[in-house]
Amino acid sequence: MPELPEVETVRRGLRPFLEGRRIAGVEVRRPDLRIPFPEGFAERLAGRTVSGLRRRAKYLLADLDDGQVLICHLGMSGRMLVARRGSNLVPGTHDHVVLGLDDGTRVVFSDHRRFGLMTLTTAADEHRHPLLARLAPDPLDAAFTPASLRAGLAGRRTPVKAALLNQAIIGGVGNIYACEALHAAGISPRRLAASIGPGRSAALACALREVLARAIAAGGSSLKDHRRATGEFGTFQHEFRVYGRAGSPCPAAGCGGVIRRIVQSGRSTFLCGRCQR
DNA sequence: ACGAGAACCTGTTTGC
DNA sequence: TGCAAACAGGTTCTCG
Repeated sequence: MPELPEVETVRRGLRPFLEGRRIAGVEVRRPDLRIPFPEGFAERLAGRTVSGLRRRAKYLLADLDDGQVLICHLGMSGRMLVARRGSNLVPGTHDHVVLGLDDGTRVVFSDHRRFGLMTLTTAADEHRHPLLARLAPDPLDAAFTPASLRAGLAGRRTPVKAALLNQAIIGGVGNIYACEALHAAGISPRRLAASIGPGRSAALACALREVLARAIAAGGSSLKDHRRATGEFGTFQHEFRVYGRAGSPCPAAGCGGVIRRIVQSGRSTFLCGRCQR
């Protein structure tokens, strides 16, 4: 499901329910997701208080009062749902982890494709954890600049679209927002990353920040699975200019081109061959 | 070392 | 209508 805006929407929705709450009980309903749950996972969470909920790229990180950090990734289809005290929750086949909080609220991690994960690290080890160590700053991070973007793309003999999906170059960008940002910046997704000069890099950095910020403001995009923690849908899918719009006229002012779908590294790319160079 | 493609898993949509 | 293939928001492993 989720790219940066959807994960940020989940974080904002979950934060009021989780922060300051003690985890009273943990139900883990299968041995693994994308990776196995760590040894003693439920026991290590039980009794801990959540002191904060952060996001790094597409990862949700819950800081616990004993210095542990709960790492969550939603994969393609992961969701976090909140069941208020007293609600009649019967976990379904795809509800893998249920966190019972001290006020009776339950937070359910549900993921039918199981590309998501939950694991634990500590605040001291977070920067060298294998899942997090090589994550680049995301476009909303102060460390992300046109120069840092250009440095990340420099020397890469791969299409810029593929480079944007590489989390070691830029954090948080996925297939939808890569397509949307490249269109907004007027850059062909097929252009080699190494050929992005200072001008295009500045336009692309700006487009990435802008499209992600607007998507967050809209509560993310709801295609199939994504919902806010409290159940509402995000609305940014109505603002896509190229994603999923093959055959439609290019929405760029005065362009007159038609949106096409191509496949790059096995994934759909949507572009206008006329205004994206 | 880097990049393309396959693999992971389930559900839904598309096409014959 | 029915079945099979294609496709889906991500990441990681293998192979060339």
